[in-house]
Amino acid sequence: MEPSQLFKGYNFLLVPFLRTKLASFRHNLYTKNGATLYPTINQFAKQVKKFNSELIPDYYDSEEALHYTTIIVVEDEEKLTDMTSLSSYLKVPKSGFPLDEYKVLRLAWVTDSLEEKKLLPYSKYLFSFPEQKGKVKRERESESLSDVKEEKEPSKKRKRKSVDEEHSLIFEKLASPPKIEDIKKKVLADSESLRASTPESDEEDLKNMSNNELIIHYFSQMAKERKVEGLQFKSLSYLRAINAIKNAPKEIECREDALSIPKIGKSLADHCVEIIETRKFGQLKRQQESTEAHVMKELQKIHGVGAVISEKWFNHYGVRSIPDIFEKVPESEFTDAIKLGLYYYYDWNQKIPREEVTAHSEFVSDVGKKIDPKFIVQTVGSYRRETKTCGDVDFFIMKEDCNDETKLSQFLTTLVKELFKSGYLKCSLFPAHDQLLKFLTGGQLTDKKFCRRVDFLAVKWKYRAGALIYFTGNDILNRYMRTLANNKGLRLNNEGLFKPKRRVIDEANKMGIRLSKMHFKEDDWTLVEGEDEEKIFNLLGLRYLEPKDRNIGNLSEIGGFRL
DNA sequence: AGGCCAATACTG
DNA sequence: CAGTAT
DNA sequence: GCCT
Repeated sequence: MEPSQLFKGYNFLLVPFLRTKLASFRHNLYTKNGATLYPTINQFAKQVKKFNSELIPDYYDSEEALHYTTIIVVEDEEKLTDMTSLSSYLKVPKSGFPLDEYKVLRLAWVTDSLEEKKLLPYSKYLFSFPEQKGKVKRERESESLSDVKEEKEPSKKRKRKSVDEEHSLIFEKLASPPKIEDIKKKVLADSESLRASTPESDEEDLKNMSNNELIIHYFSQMAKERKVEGLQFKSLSYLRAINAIKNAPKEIECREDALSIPKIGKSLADHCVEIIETRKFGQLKRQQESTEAHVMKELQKIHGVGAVISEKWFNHYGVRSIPDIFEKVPESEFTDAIKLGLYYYYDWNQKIPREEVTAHSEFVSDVGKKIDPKFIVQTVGSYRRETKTCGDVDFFIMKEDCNDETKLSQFLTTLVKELFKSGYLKCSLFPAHDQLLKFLTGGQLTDKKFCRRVDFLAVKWKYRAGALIYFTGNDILNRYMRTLANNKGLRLNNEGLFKPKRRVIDEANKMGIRLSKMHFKEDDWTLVEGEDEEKIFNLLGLRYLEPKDRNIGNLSEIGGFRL
């Protein structure tokens, strides 16, 4: 195995420190992968004192770093019966040593990590002393040296949860949703105010609209209706028609005019005629007035509830309002995300004033600076597009020249932890993982009324532009740019712009399929550009768009380019 | 008949 | 895998 | 719902 430096910066306290041939072989392997081994506390402490700075990654304060990267590895589990035996193997000095502040892991953590070529979460490998009372006997109790190699139950189910216990405690708290009773109470209290502030359109100036304007007006509403129904491609057709009408040379006066416009077929042409002649759109009105559409729209405002679930709740359980949910839908239908979506139903459906997002940014980036000023915390999303209000707050985390996922993830982990401790973070929409690069949460400033949706994303330096484009949006621009890339035989994703390698082109040809249909495998594609937004735009044949110019409503607003 | 305004992550 | 999210 |  080549030295991966997987354990760089890690200190292993080995108990007992075996000196068999096999053990020496393993020790050698660990060292080659960057770990530093210690048989006793004495040597460890001495070394720590001497090389303090080197042992500590720069993104942690010293104590934390030590606790995170120093682990006690149990080499022979049968020799360890209790804390006393552990201390004696490590020759804990009379002055004492806070052994319990370090994780005690089974040897399997090291071997599994090596095998998977990544640092696995500690949680699955925590060693516990055999309970004298035989009370909490864990299934994988006495695992001795001979069998560390085979069976990998944890590696199958691995990938969960994070690192050190304090963190997992925090994350556990963050991730556990409120109790149904509390959700219900808050929703019922909030539902009044939300209903009160439901704005509706002013039907009066419809008369002053030209034919085309009126058609666009109705079609865009219809697009929304179809989308709520889960008919995303019908919805798409309306949007495309709108785009085509905007580019049409003249007013639509009759059916033929309409049919002459691309993207308008028989059905939409009929709608046009109706709208021109009656100034109304019956199908839209019926749709909008149906309770089903109304209820489905309300339900889909719950984070975690989309077209399918809302339809089920409406038809199968007969839900007709938000409070209805608690009466009719069995609790088993609520995922943790939905519970949070319900709890924060009111909060999360409020627009966030730009000034408040600024305040969030300052708060979070201050906390980040205290952890390590070299990390950049940038606010992206609609805020970067300079919109007056935002739906959520998106934070981007990176560090100059840093492409090390572990470092990024450790920074993000610390950041999240601090933000939680400060009371800012209220919840998370999924549990934290070992490599925490993305985190979706709710955050609230102490002087503000609402909890907001807050997202964190840590990105490698070399992919920052690709990621930045993606998370700056808007979504329409993203999809447009990706289509553009596909049409050029390229591929745009959240890392950057890629071109296919020779053999992928050949393979696609052989199979007679389009390149864009080829499954994306890192090895098959070469990164063309991931660091410079402008270059990505230009490579796609677009002029660079300032973030504020990326609030496009449809494709026609991108100057001078058409598919 | 089947793609289209994408590509990818996470839950259950 | 389907559903929802980004 | 349009287009190929």
